[in-house]
Amino acid sequence: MKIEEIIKTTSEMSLAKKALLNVLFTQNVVADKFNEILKPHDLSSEQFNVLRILRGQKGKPANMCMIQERMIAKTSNTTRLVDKLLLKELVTREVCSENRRKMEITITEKGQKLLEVLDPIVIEHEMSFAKNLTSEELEIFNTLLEKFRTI
Amino acid sequence: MKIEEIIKTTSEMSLAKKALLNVLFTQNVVADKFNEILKPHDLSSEQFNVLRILRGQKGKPANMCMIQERMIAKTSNTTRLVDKLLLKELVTREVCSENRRKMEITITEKGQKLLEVLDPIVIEHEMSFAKNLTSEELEIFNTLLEKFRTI
DNA sequence: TTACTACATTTGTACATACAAATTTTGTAA
DNA sequence: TTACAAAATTTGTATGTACAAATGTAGTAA
Repeated sequence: MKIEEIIKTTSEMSLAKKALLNVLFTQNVVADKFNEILKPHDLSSEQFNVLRILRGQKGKPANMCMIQERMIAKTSNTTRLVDKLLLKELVTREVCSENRRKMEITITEKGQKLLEVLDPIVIEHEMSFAKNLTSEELEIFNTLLEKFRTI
Repeated sequence: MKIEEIIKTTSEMSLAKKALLNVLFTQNVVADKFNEILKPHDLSSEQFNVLRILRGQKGKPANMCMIQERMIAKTSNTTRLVDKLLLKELVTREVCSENRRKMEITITEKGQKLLEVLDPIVIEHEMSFAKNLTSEELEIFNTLLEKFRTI
């Protein structure tokens, strides 16, 4: 469905405006579907994101700065995100012994297990969108998205 | 900056995963910049969106259903959004005389004036992203975004 | 040591979002 | 007319987000 139909506009839009709206709307579709997938597992997408960052540490603990830096939405509140994960026992939090300002966050066995369950579901989610494009188109798509956001 | 650098991953990602992350991240950049633009005018992007929908009605009032339907993020709470606009006297709200379940929302003169101030700023915002792409690339970009989100 | 600055994180507060339940009004079938 | 289901919107509640201010820690210069 074209973006013009979606927002039910009557007037003609510039290519620039269409592109911008298309980016916003497409992200919305993707994010909505992802939240739907995570919902039965009682996880928000940002919580999932943090868990995956922690797994990427391969055993090494991460501190709050590091987590914040690697998140897609940089502005969300990492403390309260980690609080929620702690409540579900998906991560541990300890004061760093070398620098007591820092916190050491580690994914637990339970967190690892949850990610393992989600792995195939996430791949399926990724594929469900990518399958509409050929590899060549995906390459172009990635390049264009990168160009578009670079100011 | 490539998406791999942004999320600082070590492992190789599929094209599908890259595309999905690129969409999320690009939207984030666009939305952040837009919020920045609107902030001095004390308007959230969804509030702006509603105002623009109302202007598109060209005098005819819109009801809540209609507004909800045309918003990018379908799930936000239209009642409370309109409440905020009412407080700022950018819209009016009246019970529809023909169907008293419905509300008639109209943009005020003040709301129109605000949009007129924002119009050139919004166009500049759109252009600041689109200028990195040629018209041909923008056409392709729009097509690929549309294909990508269609499940 | 004391004072000062920077760093890392947390907390407060206002606002936004998600979603279910409640409210009010309308149309319609018995 | 009464009862009932559907439609349109609002409200309640939990959670998430934005951002400034506060807290606690470290390093350093006088």
